[in-house]
Amino acid sequence: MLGMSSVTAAAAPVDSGLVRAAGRAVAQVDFESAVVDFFVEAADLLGVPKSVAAIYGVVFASPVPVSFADIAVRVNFSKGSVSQGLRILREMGALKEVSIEADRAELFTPDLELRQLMQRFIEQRLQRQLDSGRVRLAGLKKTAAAFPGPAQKELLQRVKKLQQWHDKARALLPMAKTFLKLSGR
Amino acid sequence: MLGMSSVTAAAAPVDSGLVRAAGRAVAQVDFESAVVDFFVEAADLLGVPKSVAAIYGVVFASPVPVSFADIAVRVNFSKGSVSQGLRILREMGALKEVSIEADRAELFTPDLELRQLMQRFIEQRLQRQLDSGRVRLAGLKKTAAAFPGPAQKELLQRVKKLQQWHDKARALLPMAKTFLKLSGR
DNA sequence: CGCTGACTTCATTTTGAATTGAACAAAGTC
DNA sequence: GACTTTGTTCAATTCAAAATGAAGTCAGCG
Repeated sequence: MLGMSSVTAAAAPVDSGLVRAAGRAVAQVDFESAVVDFFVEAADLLGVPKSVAAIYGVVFASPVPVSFADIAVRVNFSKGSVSQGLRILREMGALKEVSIEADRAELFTPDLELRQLMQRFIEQRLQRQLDSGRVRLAGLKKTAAAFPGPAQKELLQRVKKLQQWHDKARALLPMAKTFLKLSGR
Repeated sequence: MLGMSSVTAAAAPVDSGLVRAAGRAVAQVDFESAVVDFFVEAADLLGVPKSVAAIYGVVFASPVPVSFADIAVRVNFSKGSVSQGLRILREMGALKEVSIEADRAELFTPDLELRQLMQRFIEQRLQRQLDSGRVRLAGLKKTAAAFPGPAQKELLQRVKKLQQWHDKARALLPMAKTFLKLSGR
């Protein structure tokens, strides 16, 4: 329980103890661990709980579709967490469900159309934030304008600056979207 | 204590109860509240604790430099939190310290060179993340290559896709930096 | 229809990050 | 040099988000 800051220590192996081996080949477990670590590390930035990232990692790391039970065993989470995590991932469109005929259990495989995932991420997390910020900034400007005395000018100035940056960020998003679209696949 | 999700409810006033009035003009308190709310809402995305965002909000909203004590009163945090928050903000270069001669107390004012703040944000939070991810991905590829059987091909494929997106994101950062630099001020 | 297996839901618990506050500097003041 | 004022540090606490697990739902089976 060394308080390892995941940001400062660049690329130090995390091994959150998340991936349980269970009579599987070493190579497979190793690979899974590494993939899970990769996604878990990105979780915070992407705005998903680490457990969800771990589940996605397990699915992503398996060459064959995995079942609910597989996941629960491998990440060693409770059924409840797995269910919850899978719901989030389905809502994000991060998984494909593969119905194997002769079996009742649903199987999961990563949706490798990462482009959509990226797009959703941008729209949900960034666009939303910026839009809400825009409304707030408009309000801010009004409030500043109601400010008495000579300080008003300074405050309006500050708000304006904020707005300029906000606008820049907003202008950047469509560019990013376009850029990421290019040379797709 | 209505569990208001700050994400879903676009631009609903948050009023975290953070800003305490204290015989100040209504306009001033109103403005401060709005500014604090603005920064607090952005806190998560920017990767700072909300308390820190609130402190910055108070400093930003004040037309005159504010003291340590001012801040503590207005956000109603403990001295410890204010001290901690100010340290973070100083490290980020978000504040300027104004030493008023005849008084012992240090005063704070926002550093309005937001450009540097943005740049630091990009470098610290995004660049770091991406760099660490790059290292991890390289490892991943190796591990995948050690994978036995016909599944190897599929896994290498997946890792490659991941890498492509990662590279795109990395390519985007310098562009963003440049873009944000343009038409500065 | 009663059972079983495969999830889902949600009230409770856990955990880890944010926050407090009391003890500790440091820098004047008288 | 005792005292006050201003701020820092860090162990202990609080609190909200995440995780659990027991009870519930639903679909197929015999």
